[in-house]
Amino acid sequence: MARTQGSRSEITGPLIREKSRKLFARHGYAAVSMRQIASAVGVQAGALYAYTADKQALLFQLLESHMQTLLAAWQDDATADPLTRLERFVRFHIDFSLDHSDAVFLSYMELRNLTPENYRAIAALRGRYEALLEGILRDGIEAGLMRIADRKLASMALIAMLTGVTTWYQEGGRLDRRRIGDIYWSLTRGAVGAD
Amino acid sequence: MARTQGSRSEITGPLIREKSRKLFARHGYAAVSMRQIASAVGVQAGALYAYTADKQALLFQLLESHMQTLLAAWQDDATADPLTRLERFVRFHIDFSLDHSDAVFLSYMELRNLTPENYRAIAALRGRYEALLEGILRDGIEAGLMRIADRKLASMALIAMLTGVTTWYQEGGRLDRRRIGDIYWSLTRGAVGAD
DNA sequence: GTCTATAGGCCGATAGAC
DNA sequence: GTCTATCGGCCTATAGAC
Repeated sequence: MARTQGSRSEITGPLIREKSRKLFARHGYAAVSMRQIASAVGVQAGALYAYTADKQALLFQLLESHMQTLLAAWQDDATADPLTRLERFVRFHIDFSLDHSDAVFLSYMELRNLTPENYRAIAALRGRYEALLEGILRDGIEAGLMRIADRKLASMALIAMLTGVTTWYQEGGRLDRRRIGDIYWSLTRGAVGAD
Repeated sequence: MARTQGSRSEITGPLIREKSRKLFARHGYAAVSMRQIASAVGVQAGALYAYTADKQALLFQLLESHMQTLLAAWQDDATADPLTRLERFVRFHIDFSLDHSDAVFLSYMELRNLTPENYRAIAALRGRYEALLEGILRDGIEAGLMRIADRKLASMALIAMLTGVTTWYQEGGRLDRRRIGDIYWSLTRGAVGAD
């Protein structure tokens, strides 16, 4: 990966994020050295510090941009039928999680390696996402379409269930994504008492 | 924690496991040094190697004994009503996960730091546990008490949902364990189509 | 923006004394 | 079983040249 000296910030910046995301997800934040990241990018370790203050800032940037991307990607239609909105959320969450499985894994697993203020920032973004699902459940209950004992707990439980798909899904496995979405939607519909 | 020289294998062994479990869960396997573990135990780093071949063996021992404890703790009654068995499983899994949250977190997060053969051993134990739930679902379906599109997927989805309780539960929080069990059982009963 | 070189420090694991 | 001391190595981050 070694290459000649030169300036290519428009390439190196995204590449640092891509390679560190993959390496952190595979081996863990603490286990990956700046030298390994630099090697994967094709620069020397010192060059990384032109893009990031330190290793911690690199991790935070990965998690923060992941959560922002997630929040931006979800487009709800609050005027639609709550069950239709919930089904869309289920399929969206599964697809997004599988499309960004490294970042999803990081966002769950490396929270403890964030400084306290960085942790609070990510937790707040996560709370916003959970609140989006909770809003759908609230509307569904009010419309008499769902029966749920505790909205907040149900939101977290459903998100944990849906995100879990990343732990076993394999491209080209027994089930394709459409079928997986069908099955999880069936489980979700039952869980919220919509049958 | 420093103490005088002496032989106390019956104390040091369990203490090493207890302290390393806690440190690994809090900071991650790779981030914790043998010196830190030794310091928490109250010995010098070299002394640890009288109990474990290396750091990897220590991690494996923690995960393996956790899975064995889990499998030994679950007592099913295959002659009972499948819905009763499922409810017992839900409450058991939540309680066990909360009682062993450090080990649960480790078992999910440090799998990638196991050598390939150690990984296979843990994955096999995990598969045995999932199969126990799958058996309950199978019996429930055959008895016409449950409606599930895919037993294997439903087992993994339910376990992910239930284990998720460890990410937000706080002792003395809004809900006590009994109430949490009620809510998750309600979600589970709906998810398996038992309403 | 990237390089080389390096500072200052911690790492896992082992040897040998007690 | 535990200690002290240490080997050889890798770590993050910075300095200064180009």
